[in-house]
Amino acid sequence: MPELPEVETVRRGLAPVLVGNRIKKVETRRADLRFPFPDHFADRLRGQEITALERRAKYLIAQLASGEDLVMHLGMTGRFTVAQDGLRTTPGEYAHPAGADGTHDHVVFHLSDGSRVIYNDARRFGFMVMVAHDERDMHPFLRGLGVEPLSVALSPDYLAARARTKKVNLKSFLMDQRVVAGLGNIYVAEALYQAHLAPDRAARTLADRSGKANDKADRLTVAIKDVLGRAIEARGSTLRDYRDPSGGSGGFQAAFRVYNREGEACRTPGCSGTIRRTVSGGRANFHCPRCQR
DNA sequence: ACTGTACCCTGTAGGC
DNA sequence: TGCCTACAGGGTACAG
Repeated sequence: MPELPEVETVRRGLAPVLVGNRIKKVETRRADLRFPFPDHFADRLRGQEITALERRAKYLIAQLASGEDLVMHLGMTGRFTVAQDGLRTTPGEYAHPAGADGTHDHVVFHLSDGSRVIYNDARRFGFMVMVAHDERDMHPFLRGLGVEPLSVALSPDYLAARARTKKVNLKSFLMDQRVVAGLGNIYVAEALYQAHLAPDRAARTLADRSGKANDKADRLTVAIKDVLGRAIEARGSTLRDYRDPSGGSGGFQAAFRVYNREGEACRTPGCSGTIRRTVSGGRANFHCPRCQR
């Protein structure tokens, strides 16, 4: 479910609740998510003040006063809700109804101000690990990650350099977290559309013969940053239109140009194409065969 | 070293 | 209504 814009929205929603607060108690309601919880998970969290809440790629990272970091990934269906005075709200506001009654609530963080932060994850593809802050960048889950797409590190030259020797298509290239960290199926589709590039084009065509970035790399860089920026502004995308008791949902799905629009008309001015759905690597691609080349 | 496929798990939507 | 299948925003572990 959550790609970079959704995780960033969750971070912004949770930060005011967590940062400066102290963890009074942690309940784990099963032994594992995707992986077993870290050894002595609850003990290592109990009593800790949360000093910062960061995002790296699709990971949420809570810094603790103990010097450890709690690193969390939401997988496909993970989401956090905040319970205060009996009311549950979803920071990020892209929740869907399943689990609203408490099924699949796997972790409950009890905070010293009386609020609770609840992790719910129907498919349990999410996971939580702990690592010393100083060693965070060497952790197996984090060390191989590529550049943050909204940072200056994502540039046409970077894309061309990484793509130059690759045999994969552009879609797979951009989905690879070791190249660009945080893109997923939705935003790759939207960025490729905005850059007028076909998902099945060879990734290496972002570089010219001498290996330098070309105009395609330029367009793609701009498109990625623009799509992600607008999606964060819209508080991410909600595919199942649910509103939690206190908030709205993400709004970027209204701005989709290709994702989930199979058979519909292309929205590029002057283009008479129809959005097509194809499959590669077991995942759906959406693109306009007419204006994406 | 790369690339493609199977798999992890549950809920939902659509065809019959 | 029920049953069955396909599919879903994530990533990993293999085999080739």
